[in-house]
Amino acid sequence: MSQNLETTYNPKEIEPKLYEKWCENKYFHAEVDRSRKPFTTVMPPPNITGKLHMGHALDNTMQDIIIRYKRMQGFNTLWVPGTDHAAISTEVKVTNQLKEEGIDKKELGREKFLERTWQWKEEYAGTIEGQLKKLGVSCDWDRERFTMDEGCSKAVEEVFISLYEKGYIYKGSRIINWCPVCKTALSDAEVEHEEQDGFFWHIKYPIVGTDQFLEIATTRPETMLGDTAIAVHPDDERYQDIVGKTALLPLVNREIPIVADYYVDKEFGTGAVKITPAHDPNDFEVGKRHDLPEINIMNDDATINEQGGVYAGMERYEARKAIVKDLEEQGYLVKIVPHSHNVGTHERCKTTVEPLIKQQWFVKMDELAKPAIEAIKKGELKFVPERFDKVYLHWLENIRDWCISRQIWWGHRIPAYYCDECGEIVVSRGMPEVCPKCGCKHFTQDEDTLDTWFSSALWPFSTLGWPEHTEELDYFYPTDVLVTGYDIIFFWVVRMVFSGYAHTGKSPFHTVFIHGLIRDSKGRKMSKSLGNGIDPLEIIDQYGADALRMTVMTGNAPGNDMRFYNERVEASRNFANKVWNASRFILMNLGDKELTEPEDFKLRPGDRWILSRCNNLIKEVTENMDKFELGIALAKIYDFLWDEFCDWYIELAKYRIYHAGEDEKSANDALWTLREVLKNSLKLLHPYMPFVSEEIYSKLVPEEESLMMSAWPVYDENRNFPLAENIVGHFKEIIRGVRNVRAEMNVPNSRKAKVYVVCEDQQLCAGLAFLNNSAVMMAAASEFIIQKDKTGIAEDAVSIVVPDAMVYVPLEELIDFAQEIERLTKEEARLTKEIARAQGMLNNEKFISKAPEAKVQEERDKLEKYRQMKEQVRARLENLKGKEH
RNA sequence: GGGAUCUUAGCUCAGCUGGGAGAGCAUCUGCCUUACAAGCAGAGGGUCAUAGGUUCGAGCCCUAUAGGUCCCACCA
Repeated sequence: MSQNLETTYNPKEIEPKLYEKWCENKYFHAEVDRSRKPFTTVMPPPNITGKLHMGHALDNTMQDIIIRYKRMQGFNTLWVPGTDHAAISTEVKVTNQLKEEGIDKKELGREKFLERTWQWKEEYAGTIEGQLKKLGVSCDWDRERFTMDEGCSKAVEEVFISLYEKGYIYKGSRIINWCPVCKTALSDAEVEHEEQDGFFWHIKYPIVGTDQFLEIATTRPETMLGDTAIAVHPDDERYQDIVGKTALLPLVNREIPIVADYYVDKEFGTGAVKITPAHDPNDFEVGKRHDLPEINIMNDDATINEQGGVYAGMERYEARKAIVKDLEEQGYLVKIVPHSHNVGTHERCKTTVEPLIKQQWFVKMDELAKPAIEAIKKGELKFVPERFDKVYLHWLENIRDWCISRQIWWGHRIPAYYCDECGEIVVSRGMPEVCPKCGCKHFTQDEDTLDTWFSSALWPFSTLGWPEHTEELDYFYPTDVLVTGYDIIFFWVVRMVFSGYAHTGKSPFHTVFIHGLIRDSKGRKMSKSLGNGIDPLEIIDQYGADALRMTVMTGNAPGNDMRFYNERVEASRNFANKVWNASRFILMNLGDKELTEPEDFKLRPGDRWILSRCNNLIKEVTENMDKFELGIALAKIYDFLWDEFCDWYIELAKYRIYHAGEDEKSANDALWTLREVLKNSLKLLHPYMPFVSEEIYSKLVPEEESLMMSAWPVYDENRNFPLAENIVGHFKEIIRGVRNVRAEMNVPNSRKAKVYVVCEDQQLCAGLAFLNNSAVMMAAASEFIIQKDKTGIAEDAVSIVVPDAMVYVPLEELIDFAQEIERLTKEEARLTKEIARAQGMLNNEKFISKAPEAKVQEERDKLEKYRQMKEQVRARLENLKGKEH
């Protein structure tokens, strides 16, 4: 069977088969089990608006790595998957789809529209699930949820009612962000500010009762139709005498007061500001302070309404042009100055947001935010990396009330009902029976739906059954880690935390593991409009899921963005193939052999060395993973498998395997060690590359059910072999030295040469002797001879200096003395430098007295080593120089 | 305006609590050595942005400067 493995790893055949097996065996499924410790995470639910992108691949790979790691450590792991209804985004998509079919949303009606959107949801949730499965994620599909399913909707209703009853939800008429395209209110978080080039229009307003004018500057002249005052700074000397007077609003001919307010900046513009309370958040505040009327001049689609007189019906920018033109014609326009300023846009559709006064529902935030702020300070919640604490805190400390009502259909309908008779608001579970105020029995439900983040805020507990007191909630909640991108800390993380405290009394998780964005090869954000997005499925199709997973985890520090390009995926794919082939070698040689476990002290230094290295790797990787240093852990696994295991240990083991006839026991020990180390390496690799590791493991350890359900390896004191590490360390130096000179001298591999190692250290000699036969193969030698002195070594042999030994390679032809002297002279110079460095440190009294003793000793040892090496080089040089002619 | 972050090899990036600069890709030289050419063996390549400071010792800590990126913010 093992002989049948392909020479190149073929993920396409293997991945789907394995995923199916995992699912069939319910490995991903978690049940409440009080005898085990739970480890829980909830998946940030992808929006049902479309397919998954690279960001999802990263996000879910990270979660899967953590979950698989914890599962192998014996935790009862639950990873809850699901999707988000993505209210506005989805509504826009479906609306557009309908439009293409020539259907108008309004004509279709609410009910039919929702039907259609549910169809959309079914389709896309299925697509997303399929994509996640291809990635290999080990989430519990039996517990898959949707933010608008029955349970989540129940949670939303409960939360709304509960917050309303406690006075944290209120309905009020306030200035809000309005998207004229989506025709809905937005929260502050949904508004993106972008710098735009615009103009400052300087306009003069006549002061009533004088022949003077007051000059103001505005970036939005069209809003003057709604001006109800002009404000100046109370201490501004220029305007002292006109405060209290009125100005005549040009074009409109409305008399408006001139008020004094500290909001105005004397230094900016003309120091006089037109006040439009209905269309600017600051002006709104000024208006409240001075009891100014609020004149709304716009319709929901940002056209001018009947308040705008002759401009009524015009679109806002059209009206701006017309107004500027009229102002100019009538002599009110003073000048136009280019000016760049920040404009709020709707993050979903990029439309410029219009501040409008509307009746909306709000969540009162100040009280709710407090425990979420405390959470960080008390250590109940931490961010990885820590720097995101600040981002989180800053937002919460400056939080404003959250506008939660949306004028769209797709979403959770607000459970507020209005009495048809008296208009009384009743918030209740389902339609109320009788109006508490007038006794009337007819009600109409609020037309609005809730912000999509209102339901996602409850995700960690609504998915576990809240508000019911389920076993799951009791056992799995609070969850442990939340993995997400820094771009949704405000939208989501903040709201989950305060919701967790408000409704369950606890933080919904103790750790938030933040990652960055995946950018294209040029560092640009992947986006639809740029068309630079890379489809994770195409990458999986081409290179395999393991390669994709490894790519997004390699060389990436937590919270940092990364660039994605195919060369990186190729490197990952190559690694999978490397592991595959190393395993193939081992499996081929294992055949059907029955191996016996060697007693450790009988293992050769090579075996003990790799076991020791692997043992150390287990320790380090485990520590790194516990600290969420996933990229570092992966790099260590990669280096170990490729550089130490494949390039050195397998090569070391070959002789003993190929010559099993000479020493059966040695071959057994080598094979056993190969199998043992590979086994543990596969375990460490599994969270990152679940498919290739599982596939190999199933062949390597067929008696076990599955790698993913096997136990994570544990560091073992008894597998620490410093002496073996020391011996193999020397061995590597020797082999590298020989290869190096051979390469430099262009000696072809086919030309074998003797290698003499002259070494006085008994222990080292004895250790190296075990590696003799391997050395012959690895250094293209004809013989590998270890001896105490130079007896029998040709004078013209090439010499190589290594720590504690001298290596000689006699080549048949005469060596070029000049070249050899040059090489050794260079070596001498290098050693001289090293000695100077160590000497310098040791001559420094402060170093001796202040540096840790171990460090000082380390330098002493180095100095000794280099001195000894240099001595050998010099002796050799002397010798050569004498023979040169 | 406030804050975060980055500046390390030709490119893309690692570098954990300060103790001799790393990887992948690219380049150059040899190799079809019976696990792997998606490979093997070698080699070249860096004033760690700049200037100070702390320290026995700084890529890492502190301060300032320059440039890049991002987030937040109500200067009309």
